[in-house]
Amino acid sequence: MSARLKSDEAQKKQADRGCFQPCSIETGMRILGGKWTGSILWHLKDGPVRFNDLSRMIGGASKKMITERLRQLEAQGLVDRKVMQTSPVSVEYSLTDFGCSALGFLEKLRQWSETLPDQFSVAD
Amino acid sequence: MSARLKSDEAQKKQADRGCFQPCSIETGMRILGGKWTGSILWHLKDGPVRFNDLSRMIGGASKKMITERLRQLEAQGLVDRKVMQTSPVSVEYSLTDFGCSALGFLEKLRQWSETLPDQFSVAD
DNA sequence: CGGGATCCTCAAAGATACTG
DNA sequence: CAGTATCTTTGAGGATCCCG
Repeated sequence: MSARLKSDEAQKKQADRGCFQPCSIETGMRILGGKWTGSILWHLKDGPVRFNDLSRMIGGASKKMITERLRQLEAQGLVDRKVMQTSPVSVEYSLTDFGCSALGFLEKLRQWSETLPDQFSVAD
Repeated sequence: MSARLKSDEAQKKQADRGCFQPCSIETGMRILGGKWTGSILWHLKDGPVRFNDLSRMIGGASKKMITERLRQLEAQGLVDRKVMQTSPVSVEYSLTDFGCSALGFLEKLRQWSETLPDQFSVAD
């Protein structure tokens, strides 16, 4: 993977768009900012996980949400989906290299969250 | 306010799911996961910024959203608000120590976002 | 300048039921 | 087991006007 510098054209486009480059933070949050997105990726960090296991790990999310986020992450290349032709079928989800590249960020988030006073985990 | 009441059944189910401790990722995202939250904090990292300057830095966000997030972050102790009695008044926002503690996470997010192919910054 | 007050929209999320 | 298919809700976010 080559280091990618922003082309002059890209910079110009951004400037044209209004000088406000949507900062990297915004871009990143658009991808990882879903309510369950981070949790899903995080629970895949130790290797492939099957759908229902994942669903159980993330207690608050409906299967529908798990599926939707998973599909999006797959389309974006962060997650790999592997169908095992057992009976009944089992499906394993795992992180791609790209997906793994987001783990550093998630680890930082986890660390930060651990320092939070209890009030935050309850309500705010 | 018509069918506002959740059925007992539904509440029970929710409670049941609540037994799964929401992982740290979820907690963190609830606080920092707003569409503009990260951007706001990030733009405060180099020192106090006045409201309208902040508003200008974050091109896509309405003043209402800036205000709302700022108020929330203030209530949560991440941001400090200082009113200068000039005329007309000017208001400076800055990060508290607690707010600064989130910068590591934001920096990781920024780094990760920089590695993204262009398609992500345009649309996805 | 730094907001507040209103009204509105729409995508994300949730509930529920069903299926190959 | 691993999802679909619908329907409903909600609330974050946006648009607009106003104010001291």
